[in-house]
Amino acid sequence: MDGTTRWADLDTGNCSVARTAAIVGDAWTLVLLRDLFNGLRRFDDLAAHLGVARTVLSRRLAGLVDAGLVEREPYREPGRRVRHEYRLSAAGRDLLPVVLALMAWGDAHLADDDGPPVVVEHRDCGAPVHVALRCASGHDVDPRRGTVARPGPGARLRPRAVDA
Amino acid sequence: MDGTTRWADLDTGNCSVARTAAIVGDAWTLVLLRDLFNGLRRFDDLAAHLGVARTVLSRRLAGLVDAGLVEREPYREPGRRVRHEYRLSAAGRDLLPVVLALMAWGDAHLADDDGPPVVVEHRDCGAPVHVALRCASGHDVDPRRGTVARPGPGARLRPRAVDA
DNA sequence: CGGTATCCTGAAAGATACTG
DNA sequence: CAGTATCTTTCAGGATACCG
Repeated sequence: MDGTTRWADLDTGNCSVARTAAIVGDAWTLVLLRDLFNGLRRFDDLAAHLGVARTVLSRRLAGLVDAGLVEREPYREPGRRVRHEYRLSAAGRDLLPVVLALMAWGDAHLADDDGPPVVVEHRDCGAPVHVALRCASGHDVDPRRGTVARPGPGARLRPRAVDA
Repeated sequence: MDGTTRWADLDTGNCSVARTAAIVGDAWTLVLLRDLFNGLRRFDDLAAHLGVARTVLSRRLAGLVDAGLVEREPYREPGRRVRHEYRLSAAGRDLLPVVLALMAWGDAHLADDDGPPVVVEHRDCGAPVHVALRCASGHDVDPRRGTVARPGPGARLRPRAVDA
């Protein structure tokens, strides 16, 4: 903020956080994404592992397919009829930082004494992976106080604020 | 995964994603966090900016206070009576990567033609900040395919799976 | 087995009205 | 102004039943 514009006057209609939250901002959806990242693909596996009602899972998956995050693909095991599996699309895989950031926060603030139930490792070297903030100049950014938010090129004033 | 344990057999009861999602996995809560990160602190400012019913805002704030993410602090403007403002606790501020990851995904996949409404900059150098994955050995990790998830020290088998 | 349509119920969103 | 109690209504979760 530069002092001439207040956040309170900015429109929320095109906020990327709000738009993304409208799609994945739901507890069931987030754990569903977690399971899809972990390689679960079959409807019944997902339903059993999540402990969610199948109707709910059906709706969530349909929503994610509609949003382009999940692809429903037919497959056929030898001698069996066609089934479908659900796998993340490229756009869906791009949500990995969201899921890892949630996991990291839970590990840091809510974990049991015996440690985190899941660790994510670098495929190449096996070291644990964490979420970091980086700037375009290559600096590491302190998440606690290294960031400043500013209105971007798509910023709009709130309708009410225009004639305020 | 090492082939001997399947994700489907792991318990979800202590999953950090699920625990975190249970607190913040809600569209209103996520945009509320966004506004708190952007420095909004007063109840009415938040209510007006979010466009949410005040009863709902009241409940969300109370929940976040209960969860330790938000602190409700009294303050007094000169000549006025005591009011309260709501600001993120240290734990709440630790959620910045979650919000930035959501924002980044929305910017990449849902933005309007005129660009993102908000940009986040490095306080020290002004360059735009992005969310990155890094491993403990210092490597950059490709979010698309550089990660492998494994059961961690706190992993538990699902009760049903034990005698399966 | 792999889902979806339907229904029921509880919870949560929001409007209204009230209090310090 | 800064909230909260209360009420109504909508909506999401889940059980059941049903189809491919």
